[in-house]
This record gives sequence, structure tokens and C-alpha cells, in this order.
Amino acid sequence: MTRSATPAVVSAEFPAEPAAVGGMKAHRIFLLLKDAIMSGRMEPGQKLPGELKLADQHKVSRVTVRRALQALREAGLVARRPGIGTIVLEQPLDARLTASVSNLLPNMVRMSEASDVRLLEFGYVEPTGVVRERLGMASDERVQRSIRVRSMNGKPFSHLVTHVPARIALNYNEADLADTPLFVLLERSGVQVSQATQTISAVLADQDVAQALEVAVGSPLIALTRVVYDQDGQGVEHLDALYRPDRYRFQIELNRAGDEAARYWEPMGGAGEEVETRAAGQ
Amino acid sequence: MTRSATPAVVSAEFPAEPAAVGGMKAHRIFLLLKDAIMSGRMEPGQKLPGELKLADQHKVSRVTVRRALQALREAGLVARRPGIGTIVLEQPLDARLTASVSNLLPNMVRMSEASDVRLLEFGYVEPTGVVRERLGMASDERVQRSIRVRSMNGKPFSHLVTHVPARIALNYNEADLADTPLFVLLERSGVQVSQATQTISAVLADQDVAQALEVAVGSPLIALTRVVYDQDGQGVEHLDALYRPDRYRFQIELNRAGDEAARYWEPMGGAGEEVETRAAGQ
DNA sequence: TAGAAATGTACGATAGATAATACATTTACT
DNA sequence: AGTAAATGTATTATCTATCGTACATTTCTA
Repeated sequence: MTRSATPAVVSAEFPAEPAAVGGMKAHRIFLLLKDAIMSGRMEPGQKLPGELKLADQHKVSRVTVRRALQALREAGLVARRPGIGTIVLEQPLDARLTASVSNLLPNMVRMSEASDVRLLEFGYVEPTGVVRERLGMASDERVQRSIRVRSMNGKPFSHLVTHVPARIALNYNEADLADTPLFVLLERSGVQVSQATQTISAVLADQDVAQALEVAVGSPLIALTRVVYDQDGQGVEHLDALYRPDRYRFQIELNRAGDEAARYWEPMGGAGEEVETRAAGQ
Repeated sequence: MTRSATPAVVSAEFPAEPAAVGGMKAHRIFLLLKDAIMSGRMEPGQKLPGELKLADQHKVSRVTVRRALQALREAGLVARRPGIGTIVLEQPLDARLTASVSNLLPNMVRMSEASDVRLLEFGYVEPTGVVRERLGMASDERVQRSIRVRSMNGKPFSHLVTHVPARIALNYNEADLADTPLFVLLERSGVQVSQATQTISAVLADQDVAQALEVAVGSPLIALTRVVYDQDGQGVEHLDALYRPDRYRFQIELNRAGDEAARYWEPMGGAGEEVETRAAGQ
């Protein structure tokens, strides 16, 4: 059974998430239901479909559905009782960071105070085509590439890959990165940050990030790509960030503005980042 | 298109995506690689790891990896050649909507002009606890619930579930919903929209939305929840939107503002929504 | 030209998930 | 009290995806 080079470690990999769902079908259903619960699509107290109905929906046998449900119970997500059904439990919902989009800077400062960073990778490489293009770099210049994981109370919530043109990155070192937010380092380097573009999307966790963020492979993650420009329109930072949706959240407050003819939404310069620490349920 | 009453169509459902990956492990790997490609984490022209390396990474046999790769090829995502390897192909990248967050209103107006809407569900129900709470509703009032799918050129990109307090929803009918953006209907009803809260996250596609959006079950989707309030702080609309990340994108332009002491990012009132129609590759 | 590194092809074995079925038990509702 | 609808428990059969292995073929490179 052992897969050639890796002897006994394989099974004891994730002590945090037991989730010993048997097969793949069962596991897939487990992930789907878990996501439905964690995302709030199913509320605490709500009763989810019966085993036979689920089996029918997912085109699998009842045994398979049961395995998924057992795993959900073992994960503490649901309670099951004969004659009643399977009901969603109130989730511990550990402290969740809420990032208000409007005032990123104070946000990040506070965040870096309340969380620790682990530096996974650091080095100078040749940029990929996309990164080079977005940063507007010459075709021979290299970039500093770093991979960091941010945690709060030992719980990782974001996976950050940054690319910075080599000429800029020379003004700080590896140790700084584990201490200080990148944009602070940039300013300290004399860069006049003046503009940025953010794009938000959704991706699946591959093996690397899954391990780093302590989630199952195939879990959904929020993907944010940010390119920061200086006063001359020169790209100075390229960030690929991945966030656990259960521990991080993007929020935007909008105010209505403009007259009848040309009305639009205007983002509020708002409350900023908060840590919502709802008490544990169970 | 009625739900539930769909007899024999089940198997011939997705002519667009054959994706006849054999087993579950193979299929999971297929999805992961597909996501890596579609998200841009792997660039066109880039060579992905060899079969043996992939097999090792994912702890599966080479045969299984091959099935995933075959499926990728059949999906037109990669080209494989003996002696060379498997390389990522330039993607057709069908017209992708980009939503600028700052000016949502013109955005949505234009969007509704360029896209068609399919009404999947319509009715008055009792709101769930969360929806009632967010809208600040009395415990006996009902809500109008609608499910719509937005498409562009026949290609669905968003799945919208809206909840509107019954007293407000009475001012328009079912047919209006298929025609007109909801917020226009609200204004027409005399509601003075003044504030909104948006939250962005990431979720997995369950069976229903997967079918509606024509993606595989377990695909990542951008999840947006918006609550709209009127002048009195009364909730008037609750939206749960899901977007295909390959066809829709959230973009935020930020300007640096504030003096040295208290500096922050300021969202630009910017270009708005655009349709980026890069030409087909293959 | 030899070698390394890819993919392509083939085949047999096995195991482990999945399916199908039957029956028991708890709970709620009429 | 009886019925329906849940979950709990058990067993057997199937089967097919998966694994392991061996060998051929193409391509690039040293």
C-alpha cells in the first residue's frame, strides 16, 4: 500500500482535520455539504435532506451518503438523531478577519500587528510573462519572489505570493519580510505608492496552499490579485493572495451618490478592519 | 425551465463539457489542473509537470494522472506531445465581464442590456433567520424570493438569489423581473435606496448552481452577498450572487490618499464595467 | 550518437469503495 | 395506536477505478 518513498507519515498528516471519509465520492459529498454549511447557505438548526434524498440527488447509494454524513458529524458540523434527521450545528466560527476594502492601509497595519507571518520561500527569479507584463518590466530584469502565510492565533488564513522588481527589493532583506508589511518596506525604500488595481476571484486549493492553509485539497479560496504602482505608473508590487473564506472576508460599504440623471454607488471610507469574535457554539 | 420534472435528460445534460474523466481521483486532479489553468496560475505555453511527478505529487498512479491529462486535452486546455510534455494552450477566454466595484449602478444597467435573464424560481416564502435578521424584518412578514441566471451570448455567468420584503415586492410582478434589474424596480416602487453592504467570498458549486451555470459540481465560484437599505435603514433587498470566475471578475481601482499621518487607499470612481473580448485562441 | 525525459500502449491483479438489500429503532404526527 | 419518516446496523456482491509494471516511441540535448 505504501507509496514508494513515503513510509508511514502519509496517514498522520493532518491532525487538525480528521475527516477520514472513506472513498472519493463520499469525500466529495462531504466537501460540498461542509462548504454549504460553512458558507452559511445552510443555517444552524436547519435540517438537511434525508439520506435517501441526498443519495438520489448525488446519484450514489445510501451507504456513500452515510459516510459523508458521519464525517460531518465527526467534524462537529452536524448532529444526527434517529427519527429526526441531520441538523446543522452552530459553528464555533473562530475569529474572522473582516477587511473593509476602502481603507486598506490601516487595515494591513493592524492586521500585521495581530497576526504572525511565516516565510515559506524567498528568492530572486525570472518573472513569468504575466507578472512581467503587469509590472511593466523590462524583459531582462529579475524579481524578488516571496511566499508567506499569515496566521492568527496559530490559525492560518492567508497565503501571499509577492513579486517585486529586483531594483526595488534590494532595499530590504529577508528578515524584514517576516516582520513588516510589504508596502511599508516599499515606502521605506523611497517608493511613492500612488495607485493600485485589485481583482477578486475564486479558486480551488491545490496541494501546496491546502497544506499551508490547513484546508482540504479542493476547498474554495478567495483569490485576490493586486498590482501596486508608483507615481510614474511603474509597477512596484505584484501580489497573489489566497484567503480562507471561513476566516477572512471582504466587505464593502456603499453609499448612494449622484443625482437622478447619473447616480452611482460610492464606497464609504469606513470602519475598517475588525475582528469579529463570536463565541464558540459547542 | 422547470426544476424537478426533468426525466431522461440527466445524462445528456452537458454537451459543452464532455469531460468524461473515468474515476473520482482522476476527476479531482482534472478539476484542480483545470482550475490552475483557468485562473491563470499556469500560463499558456508553460509546461506542466511530467506524469510521474504529478503522480507522485497527488499520491496516485501514473494511469490515473493520464486520465486527468487526457481529459484536459479533450477539453482543449492542453496539448500533449511525446518527448516534449504537456503544455498549456492559449484559452479562447470568451468575453469576460469586469465589474468595477465603485460604480455599480451604471454597471448593472449596462449589464442588463447586454445579457439575458432566465427566471428559475419565483414565489413568496418565509425568510430564513439570517435573511430576516439582515433585512431587519418583523418575524411574521414574508419575502419574495426569486432565482435568476444571467447569461451573455447564451453563456451563463451568474446565479442570483434575491429576497425582498413582501410589502415592497408587491409593486412589480414576475415578468418585470425577467426584464428589469431589481434595483430599478425598487426605485420605481418608490424605495429610496441609500446604502448597501457587500461581502465577497468563495464557495463550491453544488448540483443546482452547477447545472444552472454549466460548470462541474465542485467548481469554485465567487460569492457575493449584498444587502441594500433605504433611507430609514430598512433592508429592502438581499442578494446572494454566485459568479463564474472565468466569465466574471471584480475589479477595484485604488488611489492613494491622505497625508503621511493618516494615509489610506481610496477607491476610484472609475471606468466602470467593460467587456473584454479577447479573440479566440484556437 | 548515446542518453535522458517525455508521452503512448498494454495487461493483469487487487483492493476498496460502492451498490443493493433487508431489518431494527427512534421520533413525530394523525 | 398506527403510520410515516428518519437514522442505525449488517451483509453480500460487484466492479471498476486504481495500481504496478513492462516496453515502445518521440524528442531534445550533451
